[in-house]
Order: sequence, then C-alpha cells, then structure tokens
Amino acid sequence: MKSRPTLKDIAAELNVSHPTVSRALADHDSISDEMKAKVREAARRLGYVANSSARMLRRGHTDVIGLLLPDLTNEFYGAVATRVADDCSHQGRQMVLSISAGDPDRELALVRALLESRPSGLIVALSPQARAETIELLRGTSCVQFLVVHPRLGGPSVTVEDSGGARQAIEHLVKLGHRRIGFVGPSPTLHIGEARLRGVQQALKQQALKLDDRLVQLGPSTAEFGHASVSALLDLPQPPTALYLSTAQLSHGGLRAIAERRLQAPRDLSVVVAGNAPWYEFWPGGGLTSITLPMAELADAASALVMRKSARRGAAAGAAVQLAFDLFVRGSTGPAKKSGR
Amino acid sequence: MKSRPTLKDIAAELNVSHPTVSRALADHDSISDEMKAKVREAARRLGYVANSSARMLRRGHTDVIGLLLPDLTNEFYGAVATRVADDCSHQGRQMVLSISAGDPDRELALVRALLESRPSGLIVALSPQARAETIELLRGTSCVQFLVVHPRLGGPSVTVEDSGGARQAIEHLVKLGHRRIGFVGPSPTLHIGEARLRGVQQALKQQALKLDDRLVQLGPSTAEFGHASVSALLDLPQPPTALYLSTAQLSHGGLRAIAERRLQAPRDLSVVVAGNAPWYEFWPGGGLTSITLPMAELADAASALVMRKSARRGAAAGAAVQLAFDLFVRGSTGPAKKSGR
DNA sequence: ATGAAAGCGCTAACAA
DNA sequence: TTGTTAGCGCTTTCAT
Repeated sequence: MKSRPTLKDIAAELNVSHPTVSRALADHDSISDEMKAKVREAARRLGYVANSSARMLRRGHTDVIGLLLPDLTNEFYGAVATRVADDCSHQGRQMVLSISAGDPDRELALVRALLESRPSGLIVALSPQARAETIELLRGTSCVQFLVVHPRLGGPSVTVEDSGGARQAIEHLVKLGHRRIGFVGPSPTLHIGEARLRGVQQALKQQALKLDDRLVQLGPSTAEFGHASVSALLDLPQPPTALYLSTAQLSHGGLRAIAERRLQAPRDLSVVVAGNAPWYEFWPGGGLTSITLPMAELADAASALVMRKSARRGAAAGAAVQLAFDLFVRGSTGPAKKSGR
Repeated sequence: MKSRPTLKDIAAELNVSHPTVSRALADHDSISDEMKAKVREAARRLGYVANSSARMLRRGHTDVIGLLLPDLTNEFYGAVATRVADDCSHQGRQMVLSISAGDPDRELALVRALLESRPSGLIVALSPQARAETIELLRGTSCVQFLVVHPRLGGPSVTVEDSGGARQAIEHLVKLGHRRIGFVGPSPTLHIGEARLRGVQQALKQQALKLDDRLVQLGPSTAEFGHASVSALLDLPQPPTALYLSTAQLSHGGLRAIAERRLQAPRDLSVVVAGNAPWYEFWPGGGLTSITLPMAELADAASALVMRKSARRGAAAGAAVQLAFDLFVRGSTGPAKKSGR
C-alpha cells in the first residue's frame, strides 16, 4: 500500500515544477487557466490530498481549533461541541477535541498534546483544580476560557452569571406562593456552588424570607448525591413544597428519588431542574421547569472570540463575555397548596 | 508575542547540537543522564512544546485518530465520542472530530480535511447517501466503518444486527399478551428502515400474527414524524395497545404525543422506545422499556480495530464485528388488558 | 556520547 | 507565466 502522492508526483506527471502545481491548486493569479485545469485533473486522478503538516511547517500556523471539555455525554457539552464543530466547518477549520473527564492530570497531558498541534486557537473549559503547569502552558496562547475562569490566566472568556440562575428559580417559586423551598446544590467550596447558594440567599432575602438550613443539601454534583439529598428532603417531617435542583446531574438523581416515591410534579411538589434536554419538554405533566445555560449563545460567543482572536492577534484580548441563565417555565411548577402537602 | 521555542533554542541555550536535545527528550540510551537532566530542565524552563507537524513530516505518520459522526447531541454518539476520546487518551493519541450533520457534501469536505492531517486511523459513520468521491478518498486508508457499511468500500467495520432489535421488541410485547402493536420506523428505503420492518414482520410471523398495515407508520427519523405518527395511531378507532418506536428521535416525538393526551404507560398502553439515555431509567412509572445499541462495546470495538489496524498494517483488514441490540425491560411495558383500552 | 548533514512536503521570495 | 532555491522543525543516518 503506497502512500498518498505529493505535489512532486503531480509535477512529474505533467512535466512542470512542483511550485507551479502548488500555485495552480491555490488558484494563484499568475497561473494560466489551462495549466490550472490540467493540474486539477491530474490531482483528482492521482487522488492527491494536501499534507497539512507540511503546509503548517512552512506557513508557521494552522487552521486547527482545539476544544477541551470535561465531558460529552452531558447534553450541554454535546451541544457546545456540535456548535463549535459547525463553526469550524463553515470557516474551513479543523476541530481537535479532547475530553478531560475532570481529571487535572489528564487535563495537563491533553493541553500539552493540543499545543503540539500548534492550534490557531483554543477553547478550554478547565477543571477548577487545574494544575499550575497547565496554566503556564496556556499562557501566551490564543485561548478562550469557557465557563470557568482561572484567576492566574488572563485573556478572553465566556462565562455565565452564576448566581443569576438560582435567583430566577427562587423568585419563580416564591411568586407561586412557595415558602418551604428545598435547595440541592454543588459544594460551596467550588466557585459554582458558592455562587448558586449566594443566589438563593439573595433571592430569599429580597422576598423577606430566610434560608432554612434543613432544606439545603450541598455536596458533589452527581446523580447519586442528588438522589440521596432529595430522598432526605422528602422524608422530612415537614417536607418542602418546592425543590430547586441546581445542576443537571443533581436533577437526574432528584427526579429518580421523586419517581421512586410515586410523587408527581406539580401535584405533590413543584420542581425546578437544571439543564435543558429535549425530554424536559415532554416530561409527563407538562414538562420540567428548568434553569438552563444558553448553550448555543455560549458556544457561538466562544467560537467568535477564538476565531477573531486567532485572526487578529491581540485584538479583544481581554474580552469577557458574560451571559445570563434562561428560565423555562413548564408544567413541573405550580401554585403552592395552602396546607403544604 | 514570540512563538514557542524550538529544539535549536534549547540547544543554543546549552551549547549543544539540536539532535542531542532531540535524543535527550526522546530518552535515547546514547545520551548521558546528566545531559538528559540538563535538557529537560531547560525545556521546562523555556516552555518547550514539541511541534507535531515537524515530527509528522519527518516520521511520515501521525498519532491522530479521525472520527466522523453525524451528530453529537444524540446521547448515543456522545457516548461513542467520549469512549473513543478515552481510548485515544490512554494510547497517547490525538482525536480529531468532525460532525457531518448527515450532509453528504459537508461529509466529503470533512473527510478531505481529515485526510489532510494524515491520520493513522479513521472511524467513520458515513451517511447512507455518501458521495462516490468520499468513498474514493477513503479507499486505501486505515478506515473502520461504523454502523453503516458502504458496499463499495471494503475494510473492517463495526455494525449491529439491525433486524434483531425490532424482533426483540415485538417478542417482548407479544409475550405480554399484546396483539395490536403499533410500529413507527424510519423509511424502508433506508437500509436501517428496511431491516427493522423486516425484524417486526419476522417476529410477528413467528408468533403466528400478521402485520396490520394501519398500525405501521414509516417516515423520516425525526421527532416531528414520531409525534405525528403516534398521534395518528392513538386517534385510530381501534388504537394499538402497545407501541414500538424504533429510533431515538421517533421515540422522543412519540413520548410527547403520549404526554399530550395525558396517557400513561403502561396503564393506558405499553411503549418500547429506542436508545438508552439516563432519564429512561427514572421516567415516571418505573422507567422506559428500551431497545438500545451497546454503545460502549461498539465504541471499544471500533477503537480496538482502528488502533490495531493502524499499528500493524493489513492485519485484520477484513474484520467485521457485528453486535446485537440490548433489550432493557422497565416499567413502560405491561400485560395487555383484556378489552384493549 | 555527541555533532554534521540530509530530507520529509510544502510555500514564498526571487529569477528568468 | 513558470522555474529555482531555500527553509519551516524535527528525526535519523552516518561520522567522530
């Protein structure tokens, strides 16, 4: 099995020099139409495909966009990757995707590997515990930080206003008359957890309510913890009349706990979940009310920044795009019953 | 902003030749430990990152695995991409991911772009209407066909036994006593549609039942068509007592139609859906019974083939792995009521 | 144990 | 309009 033909092979075939072939394929003005036609025909006939490594080496830069995400099974990151892939495709660029699985060491290895391909731009959703060396490597590259911003790494970023989602959820529930509202969120040692807890507190304070510690469950953002904490809340002597589950994983676990008890929203309790999968819309009972990241907008913002950044160096170097959460009111939230449940 | 240092920069720093630096970093036997230590220190200090293009050009091959999928928002492909990314990560390889969105022209452009990076292996889920030129380009590469096999392209493949899933679904429902079973599937002009319809027919024949044309809806595999066709089936004078929705998209649309009518499975009708998202497990009523692709196994099989193939050329060139669908029995299917519904 | 030199495939500057 | 030459950064002989 012989490897792909090179420019020289085409050149030999046509008895011309290889730079002529290169220019013909690049559609240079200085090449006659007749020659261009001959070259293109020969290229197709021989199955010529350019070698991007050689091109990169000569040009000094690539058309590669690197994307580093913690996960892909999650509908949010899937949508982001799809969107970035679309944008790359339209711009004729390549997307190199790496999945860190939230492991800082793997993340470091992947960043290193990504940089070996000398990408023209990078979109990275770093883990909160990113290694110092990772940050060091990223410094001086065209890198857009996505969702989480590392304090020691500058440059453009695309984030969400973290406390805003929680505020919207609580305000929605209070407006429906709920007073005993359960909150399940990620550990407040994480930035995201701290912000969401703060959002809940702010919203309650504004409504002249105070946070009941017994209705708050904080822990790892896993389906298991969501299941355990919602179970605990529902088994209280005075269970909450409404729940806000503040991450997608926690929401999934929580929904399972609710289903196990054969409870139905909003008949038995109101539920606000996080995320926005297609099935949220047709969950029995009129869909799930949800607080969600504006996925498409976030992905487009990151794409736009990385492509602009990689085009004109230094332009908009400090751009920090911050978007707000969306609240989709659906069937799983309803007016509070007078007597609790 | 200056670009990354090269081997020569490190060499100059240490007053040695650049091949010495190259060998030191590659941990060659012929380099003294003392020199290796000095080189590694300087490399870290200067922030050296190898240039994979230059390496590729010299070596003649890369460690890139190309992956071409139609979609990522779908939980199935998300899981596949995650799995392949894991495998690449473990083998120290790079994954280049392209999303064709089912568009044959975009697919052709993406395959060409992928080949420009001279991947050591390719995993491609081609669209059924793949362009002849796409196939031509792929010929002679280390390419594993995934899920759909193009007749004019040889080489290894990983597929599922398409009619088997339908057969399992129908057998399960018949065993529960159902006789009027609705079937919603992709158009039989597609291979996948033809196979599933055939699976349904075989299973019914085996049970000495025959297919009632009025209970069959065939069309595009979209949520919209799923919604429309399940609506039509439920509005029949004699609606089916059970449904088999044979793709994930059709399932989602169908579930919406069921929810709109405030029907509940399995009380009002039994439902077998396709796919296997996490939420299938805690869908109210005990989860959704589903027919699903063995995602992890499929992805691992493809990874294994592509890595083996790209390691030893020609080995297992014709390997054709075929796996079976899984049936997960959950709460959405139950015994048929005597009088229909 | 290290250095010198060549060359992978391509493009851009300069010649003709 | 086309050909000649050089060099991107790296690895791999071959020489020392």
